[in-house]
Amino acid sequence: MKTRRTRSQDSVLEILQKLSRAISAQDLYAELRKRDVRIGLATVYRALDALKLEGRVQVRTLPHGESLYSLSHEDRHHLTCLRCGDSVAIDECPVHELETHLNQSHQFRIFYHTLEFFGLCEQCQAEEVVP
Amino acid sequence: MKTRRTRSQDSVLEILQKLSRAISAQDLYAELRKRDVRIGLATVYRALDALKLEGRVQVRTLPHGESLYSLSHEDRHHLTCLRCGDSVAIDECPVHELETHLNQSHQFRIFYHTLEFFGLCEQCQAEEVVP
DNA sequence: GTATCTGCAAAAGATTTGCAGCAAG
DNA sequence: CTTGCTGCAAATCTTTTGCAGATAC
Repeated sequence: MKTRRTRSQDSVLEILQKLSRAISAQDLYAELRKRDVRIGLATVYRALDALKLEGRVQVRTLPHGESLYSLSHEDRHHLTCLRCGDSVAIDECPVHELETHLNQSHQFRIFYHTLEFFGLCEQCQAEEVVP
Repeated sequence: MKTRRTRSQDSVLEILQKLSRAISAQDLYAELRKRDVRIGLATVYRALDALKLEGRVQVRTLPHGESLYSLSHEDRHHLTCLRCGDSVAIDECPVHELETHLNQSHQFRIFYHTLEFFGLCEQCQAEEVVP
């Protein structure tokens, strides 16, 4: 099964470029419909899968089971509170050197990585003591 | 709502300690039933949630939507192929220093982090050229 | 023409929730 | 007692699949 460049993939890419942030498949679907693109939800998933395999789109799956899609290297890393779910983006990333190393030592072609921190935010730490 | 130390949490912890690897909630449930522990799947999820909030258990969610649970700091990082799903564990981790730094700069109490790499394994790179 | 893509509806799977009964403090 | 835990079944939500028709090459 060869994979074709399709109109739906282009639509999906266009939205991701315009938004320039991570978004769920469902929201992406809503966004497309809002702009009068006639497309099915299943097709959004299929387009995202294809783009993922090409390394053009990256995915981060939340503990809740929902996945967020974004252009490769456009998503940031996060610090997420396990209690309230609040999430803060992080700028630092000490991983690139390791990524290069792994590319060679494992014969893998790495497209991207995810790095997420989990714990309790300041407020939830306080609530834990006096519930 | 105060949280109580429960028998089900103990059962869950015991299995995690015995197995000493990441496991899904469903498999954990099966494992418990196999050992004649009378417990419901929902209770397994509730126990895991509670332990997660205490920082004793960590979670890594797969792209597929399933979550794997393990004792904190017992899970490793991985290199996962986007095509075939094969996964290789990684030993290196350049993140601890950053974690300490974030603990201070963000007033977060960090329990653990996840770091996952995605791309194509050697075999799938080959198949991509000659499908 | 033939292989691939699409939309829709149905199916699958993981996790969560409602609720009545049980158990701990 | 009163509050929190448990099991079961039902509900929820995201993602996947089946299929007939449309489309690209």
